[in-house]
Amino acid sequence: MTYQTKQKEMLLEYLKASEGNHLTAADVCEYFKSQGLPIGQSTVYRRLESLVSEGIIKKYTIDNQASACFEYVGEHSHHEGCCYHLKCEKCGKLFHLHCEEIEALEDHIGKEHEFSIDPVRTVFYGTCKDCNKGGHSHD
Amino acid sequence: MTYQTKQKEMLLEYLKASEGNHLTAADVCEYFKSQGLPIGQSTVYRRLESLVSEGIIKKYTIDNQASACFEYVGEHSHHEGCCYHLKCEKCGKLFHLHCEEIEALEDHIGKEHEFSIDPVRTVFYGTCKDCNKGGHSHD
DNA sequence: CTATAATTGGGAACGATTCCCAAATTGAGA
DNA sequence: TCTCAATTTGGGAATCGTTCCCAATTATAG
Repeated sequence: MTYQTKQKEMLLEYLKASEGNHLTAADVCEYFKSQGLPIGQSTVYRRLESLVSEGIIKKYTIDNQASACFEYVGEHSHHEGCCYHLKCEKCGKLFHLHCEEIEALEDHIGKEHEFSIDPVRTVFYGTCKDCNKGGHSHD
Repeated sequence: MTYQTKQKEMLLEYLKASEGNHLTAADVCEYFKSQGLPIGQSTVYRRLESLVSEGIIKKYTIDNQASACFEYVGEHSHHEGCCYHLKCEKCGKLFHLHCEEIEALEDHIGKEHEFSIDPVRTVFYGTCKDCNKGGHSHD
């Protein structure tokens, strides 16, 4: 049996409100602490992990980043090609990309090369618009 | 100025000989220790990291595995329609993919989404042919 | 309200990686 | 060849993210 607690509730609410962002466990802890409503880190990790296995949030690890990121996907995650990630190697920013052409490619690779791509895990590395302009870089 | 040392030499030689495998820093340390030619772990991490930035090896983080994997790719990367990499999350194998459609996508993302992809760094994660067959569920 | 099963949270434990710095090694020049 | 400064090494401590342990707390049923 599962009990409903305010920690569970607050956490889910926060994640839902942060839809579109990628948060680390530390971000989550920090947020609640800053609100004066700290949630123990054990609890944060535990809840995050179970939400992942319930399919409510996604967990992914971006290369050369130490900690895992979590992202709310909710219950509407049934239509494929959720979204890909673009990571700028210069400024370090992470972008979300919804693009039919990638989905077509995913299909092509699945059929012609017999490899099923995992969109959540795959990250395209490169250089973003701003950094391409010969702009400055920051981390 | 850089000095040539036998640690650098042995390490590169070993990595080159292991082309196609994915090795963790611990694997590398263990290998040299087992050969009676131990290399300090600080050195292993340091060398590995610089070889990555020279583009001679690649660094990956597989699935929910704690430690990073390294793999020799050599010096052939920077020119011509170089190949992309597909990494199977189940068996860990790395596949090379020569595919015009990806190049077209690269072009599309460059033009339409204003992001220039770096083919050398980008890795598609997913499930390979073999693991798909023998494997289990699927959504 | 009570009993008890689930949940929480602090801190210790852990594994991977980075940092620090003294000792060893390299390579250039005398 | 020998000397010396700059570079590299390696052992161990420190750090970081995450998991584990377990006593205290909380949620729900009766």
